[in-house]
Amino acid sequence: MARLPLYLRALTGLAERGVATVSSEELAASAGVNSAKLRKDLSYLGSYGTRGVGYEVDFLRHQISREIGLTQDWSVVIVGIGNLGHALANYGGFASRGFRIAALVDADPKRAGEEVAGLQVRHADELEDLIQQLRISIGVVATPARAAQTVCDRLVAAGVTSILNFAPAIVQVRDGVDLRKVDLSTELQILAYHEQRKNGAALALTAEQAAELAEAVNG
Amino acid sequence: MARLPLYLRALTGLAERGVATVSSEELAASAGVNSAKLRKDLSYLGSYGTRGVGYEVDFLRHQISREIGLTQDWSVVIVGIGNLGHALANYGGFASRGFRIAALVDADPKRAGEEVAGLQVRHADELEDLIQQLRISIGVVATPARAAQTVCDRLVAAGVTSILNFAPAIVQVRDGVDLRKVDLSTELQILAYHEQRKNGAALALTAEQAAELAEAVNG
DNA sequence: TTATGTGAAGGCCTTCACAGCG
DNA sequence: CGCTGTGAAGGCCTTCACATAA
Repeated sequence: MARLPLYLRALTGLAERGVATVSSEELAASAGVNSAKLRKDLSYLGSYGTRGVGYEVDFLRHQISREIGLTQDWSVVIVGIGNLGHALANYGGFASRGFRIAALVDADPKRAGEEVAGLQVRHADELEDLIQQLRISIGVVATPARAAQTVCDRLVAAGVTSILNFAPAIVQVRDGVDLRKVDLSTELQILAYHEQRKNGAALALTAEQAAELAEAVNG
Repeated sequence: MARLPLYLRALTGLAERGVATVSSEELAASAGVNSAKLRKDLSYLGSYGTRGVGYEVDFLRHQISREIGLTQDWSVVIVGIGNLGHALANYGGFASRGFRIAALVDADPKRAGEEVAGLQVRHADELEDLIQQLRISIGVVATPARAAQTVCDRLVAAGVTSILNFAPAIVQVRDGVDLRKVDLSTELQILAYHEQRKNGAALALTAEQAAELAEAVNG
């Protein structure tokens, strides 16, 4: 269930503020969802609430963590150590949530040996060995679009069954492999679509106008 | 419609390979969706196909671009020039798709003046001025979680009505403002959830095991 | 009395299957 | 004859509303 991480984060926030008990109404509000939906979601995990009272924050947190599988560590390899790969490697939110960035890999031999986020960047040739030795189960693809399919194929062949793809490419994997996609320009395009319908494109610019404004402001 | 960018990308790929005409079946395959779904989606834009033949690639590409609003440029501000902000600023996929990164803003005075991706980083105090002067309509938030709500409030107050939030925080905005969220650790958690169910956690590690392996391989 | 857990209703999106057009 | 465009069926997810338990 894709909303569990959301609830978990809301619960963590409550726990940090010392809240011990929370109602479905309150928790739903801080997660930004409907309270009935939240109750139905939680009911699939079991009856962890108390009628007339609510949910115990710490207990529920633990149950959700266990359900998601965060009571174990997962080893992750990041493939492609460009700007985005750097950002991902340095992103603090992973380690604190049960994900261990175990290896960084790049196809550029000049990058191999470079240290990023306390790890040595390895050359792409070593990908299969690293996956096996470090028992990596999750691959993060931050390569250019043209390399994405090949990288995914190699990850799958080496035994990885979960991939998070940041490359702006449509990648096919065999059944049984989970592939999630994060596409930055798609997200912006969806925003632009709504934006256009909102204000009648009042804020849309021609390329020339935009360049002029940039010149004027940025010098 | 959230799938239009996907179709657009598939069509661009076909155009680059010199394909002039494509059937719903083929296009759906390269976009990774059902062909009936694709035809229904496209039918909302108008009757742009030819029965018995298919769709003209270039023509359809233009229609979708227009529908999304990519025939105009949109000015974007990135708030928070840490690792992720850097990566976003340098990401080539934006400019080529109608998005112009017009300003970079950071709360750290030491960062102000620094040049990133050919733009000077401005101090957060200037946010409102920049939005007005550059006619910015889209804000990208790449700040730490604790700053996200304040930044979004300021963006909205200054007239921004579309926000893409990368901060791992639940942010509330008033009606009429579009807020999309990209949450890296949520994505990994969803993968972990499926991973756990797939192989009976065979690849899950305790923190100790993971550390041992890392030691052995990375030295 | 209060707030959970859950049938039932409703709405949205996907998929089927084929009429109809080129 | 082939493939689009689309009514209709089906399934999934959300929301309502209340019986039920503390």
